[in-house]
Amino acid sequence: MIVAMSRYDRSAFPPFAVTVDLVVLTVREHALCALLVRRGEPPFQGYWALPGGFVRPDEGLAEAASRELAEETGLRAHSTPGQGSAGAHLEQLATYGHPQRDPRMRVVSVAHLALAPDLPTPRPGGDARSARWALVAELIGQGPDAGVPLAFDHGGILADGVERARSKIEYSSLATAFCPPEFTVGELRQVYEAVWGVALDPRNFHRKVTGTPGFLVPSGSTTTRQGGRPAQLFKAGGATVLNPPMLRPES
Amino acid sequence: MIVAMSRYDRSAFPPFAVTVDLVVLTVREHALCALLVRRGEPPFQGYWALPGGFVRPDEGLAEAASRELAEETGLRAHSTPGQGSAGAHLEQLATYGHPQRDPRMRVVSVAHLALAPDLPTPRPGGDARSARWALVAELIGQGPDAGVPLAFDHGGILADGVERARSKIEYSSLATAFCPPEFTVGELRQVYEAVWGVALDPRNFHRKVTGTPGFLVPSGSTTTRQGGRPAQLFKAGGATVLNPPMLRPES
DNA sequence: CAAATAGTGTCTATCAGACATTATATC
DNA sequence: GATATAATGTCTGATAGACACTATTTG
Repeated sequence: MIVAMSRYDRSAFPPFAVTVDLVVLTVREHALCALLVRRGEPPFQGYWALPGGFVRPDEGLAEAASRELAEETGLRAHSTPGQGSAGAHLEQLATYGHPQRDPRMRVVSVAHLALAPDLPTPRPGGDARSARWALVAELIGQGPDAGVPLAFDHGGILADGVERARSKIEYSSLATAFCPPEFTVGELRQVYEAVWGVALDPRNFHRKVTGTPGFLVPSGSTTTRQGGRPAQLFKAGGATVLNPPMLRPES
Repeated sequence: MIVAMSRYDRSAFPPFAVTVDLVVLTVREHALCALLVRRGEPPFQGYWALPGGFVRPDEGLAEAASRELAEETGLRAHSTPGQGSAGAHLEQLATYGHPQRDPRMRVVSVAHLALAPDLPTPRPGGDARSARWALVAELIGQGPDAGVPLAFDHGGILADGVERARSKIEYSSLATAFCPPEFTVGELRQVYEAVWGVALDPRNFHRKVTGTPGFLVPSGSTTTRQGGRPAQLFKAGGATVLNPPMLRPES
């Protein structure tokens, strides 16, 4: 307990390093993708890893995550789903602190989940390291080729982040965080289909999503960028929790 | 990023202290209660606080939380809802790391949520400090008397834990963690009513809860400890997610 | 024209909520 | 008997899912 601090010499504690790691998800070409960076140094040299870094002495956890996200992607983070023009949703995911998760020292990592619209270019960060969008389906043990494992415990962190995203778009309007500021119902449906990995009935989806109060707000204009009949454009409404929720099939 | 470590001298980082804090909830006399301990030293001397303590150099986060829970309550923790005879459900809640949340030094606290059945005695832990079960309704800003604020940022942590519990019993079988190993449908209903702070229809609740597959398993015996007609006793079933979920009224 | 997507309508099985009724204990 | 709680049944409105149909674009 904290009150027992006097029993310990403060400096007797070996220092814990505290980092933030980011699970950055986006939807590219009908598939859920995660941002990975390649490690240039040991340990796990040459492995792909989640972007992340140390928390600085004077910054909070969300602040550190937001800074890392901007360094890696150029995105500005916001915690409310809505019309950030080039913004991404950012929320804390979970904290990982197994004593041996980093062979160098005791590192406690506060993982965060970021949801972003498709980015024009997966530009590498300030460093000259390489970065890429990886297919989530190939990283999680879904496909036949489970792919190369990630560095540290990042594979498990990624899995937790994907599961969080999959469940949270059910009962919140978070799926709009994957969309550009204005989007069609069809584009929003493709987000759900990519994240859940299922096919949804376009007609029932349209009825459901336009009937949920506060989810979508018509922008007034239309587009034919998907082909076919012109589709109405929407912006994210103010609602954060969906009532009734979107239901994942066969759950 | 972690790969940038070589840019920093490891010892140049001021040490982060890492603690676990516990939101321990139970239902006593039809009311949701939280375990609090009184601080005997500055800062916040005399304030009530959440139980917690430092993470030791060789233990993981869940391990530290489990150890603290045992020290404070004597309960053994398990992460799966079910028939632990004197066990409590324990899960990670969130991590709090505002730079000034502890005036002494930089402390990052990994908060955990514990759900326990009503304990025979709210015995103080190994220390001689005083501990008590406090009414959640008086701690959260629900009643007219919002009560004395808690130490540090523990008021916010408690609120987050309560909200997690309230939402999680909707779609999981976690409410059984508040019950003894064998319980009646009426006792389980009182758990929902206490956590949500609403009245539920006993007949619809009975139909709903007994119709959800895997939620409850009849133990074969009955009891009259609630008075009236003998009630069937149940144990928690193997299901962890409820389908369909229990719905909180007017949500 | 065909083909694609957008949007609306209809039908049905299921379910949540309201509420009546019967069963079995204690006082 | 009165009263409490347990357990089952009935009715109704809402809705998820299946699927027919129309609308409007491009090729």
